[in-house]
Amino acid sequence: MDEQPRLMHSHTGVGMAGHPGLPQHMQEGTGGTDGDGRKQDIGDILQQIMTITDQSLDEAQARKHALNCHRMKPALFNVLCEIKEKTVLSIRGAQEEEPPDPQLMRLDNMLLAEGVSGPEKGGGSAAAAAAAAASGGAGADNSAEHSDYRAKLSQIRQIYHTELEKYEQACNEFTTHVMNLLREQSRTRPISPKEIERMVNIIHRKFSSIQMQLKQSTCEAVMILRSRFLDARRKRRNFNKQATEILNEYFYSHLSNPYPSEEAKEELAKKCAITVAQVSNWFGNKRIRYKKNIGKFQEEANMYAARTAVNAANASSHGSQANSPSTPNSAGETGSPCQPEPRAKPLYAYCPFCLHLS
DNA sequence: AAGTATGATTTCAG
DNA sequence: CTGAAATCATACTT
Repeated sequence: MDEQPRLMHSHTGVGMAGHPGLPQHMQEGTGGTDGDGRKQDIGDILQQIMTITDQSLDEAQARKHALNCHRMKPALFNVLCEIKEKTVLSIRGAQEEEPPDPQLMRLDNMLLAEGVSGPEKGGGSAAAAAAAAASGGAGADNSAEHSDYRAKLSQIRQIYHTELEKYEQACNEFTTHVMNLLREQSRTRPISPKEIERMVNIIHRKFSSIQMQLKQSTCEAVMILRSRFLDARRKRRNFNKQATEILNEYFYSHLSNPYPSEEAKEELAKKCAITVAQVSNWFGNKRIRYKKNIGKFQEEANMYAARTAVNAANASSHGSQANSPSTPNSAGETGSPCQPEPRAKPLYAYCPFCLHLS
């Protein structure tokens, strides 16, 4: 590694000394040794190589041709090969073996999971289904939004793919260009296939870092889209009046133990056309909010109590037993609150009706 | 527009 | 895992 500068320096040094005028070995062939003349020659060629980029294209082309035909060219080429051999050997130690970038893998996985980078359609079905399940099973009304979501997603996918293709094409073009350039140059200076390969690798890495940015921003876009369309909170709909009434009826008729069993939840869910999870949410919210401000709910409580009382009366007079879903250990506390009924999990230490009604 | 209601999510404890 | 409590984000009301 530290050899190269020295070599270059000495060459340029010789070149500088020998540059002015035409090949001097022609003129002073008798004076100096033959080695001197050869040095002159090599220096001359090197100098020409060094300055070739400063010249106009035509001039450079002509000069290049002249160089290639120069009688000393093979010798120079050999020398360069030797130097190369040394330096390449020293470089070889620092070869890359490219561990797969975890960040890139993460992005790839996500794009695949979201159906952006995977196979055409249906790729996102898993994610879509999960989202549908998460946002509540009553899917009749969100199908429109879903198609909207899918349209936007496929738009993103299309942009992603065209961009990706563009990058790929640019990368290939650039790679072949560089390879041609190197092959062309390999006539003048020694370039091993391995070096070309390495150069190609470098180019690919550069381009893949650009691709990574593309993937990153695509991921961001998908996330935004997701949160905009699929986040249930963003498209919250109140349950319909009937569902709320059913839930409230159950809640207030089981006020001392408003914890519907799994079966009761399922039944309620079916009746209200919502998911069991939504029933659980509703009861969770209801319990905490009721407890927080019982006074505020008093009117509602009275109303439902009266209603269920009427219902019960009707039911008994008709001899029918079709009632609201039952809970194992808390049935029939509707009419008379304050019954000291043993409860599995007493939430309220007192009966709200007794404390707040009168 | 501001305030309230409400369904969903998050965090935490048992 | 379930439920309490806090919080978020939207829907609805005034």
